[in-house]
Amino acid sequence: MKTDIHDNGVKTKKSRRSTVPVRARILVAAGDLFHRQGIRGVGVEAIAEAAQTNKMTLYRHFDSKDELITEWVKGIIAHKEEDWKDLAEKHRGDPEGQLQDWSRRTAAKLRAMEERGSSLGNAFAELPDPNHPARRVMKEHKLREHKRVVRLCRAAGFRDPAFSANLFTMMLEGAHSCGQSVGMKQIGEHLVQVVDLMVENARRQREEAGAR
Amino acid sequence: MKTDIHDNGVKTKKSRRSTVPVRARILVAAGDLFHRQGIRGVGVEAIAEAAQTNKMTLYRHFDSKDELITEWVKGIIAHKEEDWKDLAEKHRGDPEGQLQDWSRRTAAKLRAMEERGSSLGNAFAELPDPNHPARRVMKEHKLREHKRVVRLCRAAGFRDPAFSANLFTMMLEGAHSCGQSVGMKQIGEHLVQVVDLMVENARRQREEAGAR
DNA sequence: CTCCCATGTTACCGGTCGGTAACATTTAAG
DNA sequence: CTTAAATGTTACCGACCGGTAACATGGGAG
Repeated sequence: MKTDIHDNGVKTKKSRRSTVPVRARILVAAGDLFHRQGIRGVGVEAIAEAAQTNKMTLYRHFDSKDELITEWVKGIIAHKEEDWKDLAEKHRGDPEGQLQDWSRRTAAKLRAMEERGSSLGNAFAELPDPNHPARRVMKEHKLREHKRVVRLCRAAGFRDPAFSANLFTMMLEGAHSCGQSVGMKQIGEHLVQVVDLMVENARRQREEAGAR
Repeated sequence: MKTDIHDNGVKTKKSRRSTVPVRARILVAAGDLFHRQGIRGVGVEAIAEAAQTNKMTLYRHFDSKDELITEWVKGIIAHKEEDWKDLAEKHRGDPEGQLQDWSRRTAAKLRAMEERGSSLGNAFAELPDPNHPARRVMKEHKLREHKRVVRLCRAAGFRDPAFSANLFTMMLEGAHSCGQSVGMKQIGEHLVQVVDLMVENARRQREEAGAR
């Protein structure tokens, strides 16, 4: 249960019109619109309105639209990395379980997500400039995440951790992409199946090697 | 050898400034800019300049920017589906070979593509409107392509064609996505490895079933 | 109550974008 | 050469966008 939004400023901060502070409202409104209409497809005014405020207030909290984008991206990333930590605590010392559970959580999200793919994936497409701060942050996160997966695959005793990790990451990324383009149901289920297969395979190989 | 561009109008058509007709020049210029800077990130004027012409001429060949986008997308799709046909002819009656060769061709393209993912994938992210003609065309194509893969998997005698096809498509899609986000080398190679593994696995199962 | 500070309001700016009108220029065909 | 069609040139339009200035409002803390 993560309630990092409300009561962040203990009680000295803003709480005028809504119970949730402006900055947070702007971020969720922006996120919603960015995700549904695309980053470049939504203007700051529309974001302010959706957040039940106005452009001026928005610009008092964010220097520019680019910074707003970046902060939004950072929020998503922070949330995801927190999920990874929760996962690590829940399945402490069980890398296979972590990989499997992550695939299941992803499948659950996929089921809820219609037509539009991953926010980060779309953001990559919409921010081609390699120097855009949001893109840098996203790239760093993707690298960290992939390293984490490699580590998990190694800890799980996979024969070729780099290969398995690439497969894992490729499938996760591909599942989101397919959700938007091909629009397949069952993706989530099949994703889970594959990861389970990978784990079973590794386990069987380990047992055979142990029995030999 | 596909030379559907030059000499299209036999000789009655345009060949004023360049040997390649204007419309085609506009399409390749647009494609290049769309791919590198994003569809929404490039204006029609820039496209016209890159095509060594001007905005007016562009609008004499395309009713709107949206139509230009759609025609560009159609071109990519036509090219891809032609590739599939070539593949089918080259490996007639050999569905496994088709799947494997396609993964190898994809790997080759991935090696050349840096930072920026698949044009169609990015277009999906940049055109969220489900009624946009380009998006409709893309979606139809993706569905056709996936059906084709299902057919190939069935013909290859895979135990669960729907599952294998989803896996195949997911990996292809994911490979492009990863190329942009994680930026992994080896993706192509690992993609090829997985597909080869799938084929080998199916073959072994078939032999075991035959020997039983 | 009073003062302060975050927010709301309005109007505005420069720039860019998609798209068009009107006219000049080139080019190939007859 | 004449002519007609395709292309080039310039200027322009309205709409929107990101961003800012100036001022009004309102509520909470002392």
